[in-house]
Amino acid sequence: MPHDPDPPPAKKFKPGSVFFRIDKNKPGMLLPRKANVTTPIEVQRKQLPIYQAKPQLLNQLRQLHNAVLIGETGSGKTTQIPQYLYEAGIGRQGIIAITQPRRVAAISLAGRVAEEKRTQLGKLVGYTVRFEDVTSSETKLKFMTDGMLLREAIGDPLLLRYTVVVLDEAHERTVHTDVLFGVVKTAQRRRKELNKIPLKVIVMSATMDVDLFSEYFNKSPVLYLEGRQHPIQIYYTKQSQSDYLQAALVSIFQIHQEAPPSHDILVFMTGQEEIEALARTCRDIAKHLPDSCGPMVVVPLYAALPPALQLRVFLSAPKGCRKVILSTNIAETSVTISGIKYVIDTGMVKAKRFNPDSGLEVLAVQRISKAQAWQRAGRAGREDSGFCYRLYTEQEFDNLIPMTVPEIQRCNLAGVMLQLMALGIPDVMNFDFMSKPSPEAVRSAVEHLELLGAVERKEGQVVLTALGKKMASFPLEPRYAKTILLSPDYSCSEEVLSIVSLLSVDTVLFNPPARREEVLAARKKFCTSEGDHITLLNIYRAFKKVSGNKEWCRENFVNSRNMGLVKDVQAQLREICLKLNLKLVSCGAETGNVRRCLAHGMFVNAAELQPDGSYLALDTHQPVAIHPSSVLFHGKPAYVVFNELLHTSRCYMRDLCLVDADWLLDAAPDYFGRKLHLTKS
DNA sequence: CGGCTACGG
Repeated sequence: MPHDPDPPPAKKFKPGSVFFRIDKNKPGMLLPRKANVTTPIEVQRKQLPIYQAKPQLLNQLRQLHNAVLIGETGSGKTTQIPQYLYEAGIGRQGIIAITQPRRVAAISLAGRVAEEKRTQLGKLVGYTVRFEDVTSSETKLKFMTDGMLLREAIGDPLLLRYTVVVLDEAHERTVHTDVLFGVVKTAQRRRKELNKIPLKVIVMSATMDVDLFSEYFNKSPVLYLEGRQHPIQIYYTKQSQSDYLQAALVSIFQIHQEAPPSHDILVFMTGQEEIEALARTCRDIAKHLPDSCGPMVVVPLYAALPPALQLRVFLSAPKGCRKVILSTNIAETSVTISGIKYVIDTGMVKAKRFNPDSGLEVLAVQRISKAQAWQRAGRAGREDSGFCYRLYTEQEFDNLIPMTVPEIQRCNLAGVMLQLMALGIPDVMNFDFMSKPSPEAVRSAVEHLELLGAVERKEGQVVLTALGKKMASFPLEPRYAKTILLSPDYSCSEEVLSIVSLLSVDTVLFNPPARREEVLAARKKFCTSEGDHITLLNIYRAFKKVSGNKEWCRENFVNSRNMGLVKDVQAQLREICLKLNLKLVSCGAETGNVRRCLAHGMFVNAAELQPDGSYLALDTHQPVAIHPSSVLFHGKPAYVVFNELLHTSRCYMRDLCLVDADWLLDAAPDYFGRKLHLTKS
């Protein structure tokens, strides 16, 4: 049994400030009032904090073309503002769009507002997300993912169907929201120039740091709404912790011993493995505690967890039993759990970084930002006052960066640049981003697109090629789109469509660690030395052969739900292929064609075996290794292309495909000839 | 030789 030699852990903490989410000193704040869920909808609507501000809000929003709205979740801004606008006749000539970063949010908000308007979903109020369009010609209030509005913009850059665009959760700064900022700003300006119906843009944020938003949208006024956040007592460690996992463990049991059992604990950690390991340790220790302590249920939470297990975080623990949730940052925004009294914040997160020199994204454990720390703390105060234990010192907190670096500055921009060009933006290199990505990142993305043949340079300008235009019509990363467009040349478009679809969803494979041997045995019959892509293809073919039989899926550790999504994606991609008059053919057993095609589409992600048995990425010459999840993990292929690099303990290549050196040279003779010392095998 | 933040089209 693991055991803790340290002194009582609470002694290691010192109290920090009491944290209120919203600054009470700001002028124009509204006072919160308790909601009552048993009251009728009309009354509930009037009890929302925002209701008191309705006349002033409407007065302002009627006149303004741009506004920034700050309001805590619970202020009612997302459900009420669109209704207020509609009821007041603002933007009646068109549709009011409300964008969300996540599908579930778009869907559930639309449901809620339809209920409040007492109408059937899809009539006056509707939603649009990928694979689901619940709108009609009557729809005036349209909830949608920001990615969906972006795709619509490709066909209609001026967004002429819309009179108002509400960009919600803007503080999250997803890539899609950030691109949309520029798209709506451009549309707004162009519509004015062309004397079209004006476009009103409302930016909504849950955090106070909105100067950037306001500045970017023509110094638009900022309106504040009070939410229903309760005070949270913050604690910091007295000393810096070298081992945050140990510190988390100690803190969990400290709280467990002292707090009433009905008080649930939410611990923020970085990843699946770490979470599962700590869960085991906690369960072990809990078993051996004195009876005075009471039992504990430990619930892991991360995106890769099967949905049925994810739901366990919402079940309340049996009476007298404490619930401890060990979660990734999924619980920061995507999953909201009630009853959390204590948050333990390790201060760490696994997140993407981008190296513009190599054009490669890297996933690494790193410190969170202050904004993230507040977001995490806030999860303890949703129904009542709470506590947040930060496993770092106050000084360490002070040294955190204030804001999370927007995703647009942390990712490969190839897809974004392609999309902007498809939107007809004239000078993408100097696009008006709210937070500009580095010039290197932009240049790297454009070079990437040039290599793929999606863009070319004409008179100093970067322009879209015919191929690039086709590529942009796929909801895919450019290299996947390119691979699909190449596939008829290798008579394997059916196979490539399947593979790209398989790679577009979260993994279709279950890997329960406890049943490792069984998993390996079941999977063996699909594995091939050709690599992970063909292995996935084999699994998909087998899946189709049994018509998606559930029992077969269970026996083979295949996630039937995600397989269903694969079929949806494939259907969507096939539709686009048909529109582009692409020949859909199968190569049958000739899977070498598929690998050839992948080599041509993915040559930028190639690696070469070195004499010492290690691998070097061909474009950057950085050392890389085969990820243990790959079917090629125990092999030593001379050349591979891979889907992505994952920098954890080492720089791992994930999803590998065996290729010939000749194919790579064929795909990009100049590129490899100029930059690399590819030795023919 | 050994392991997979979170979203989205």
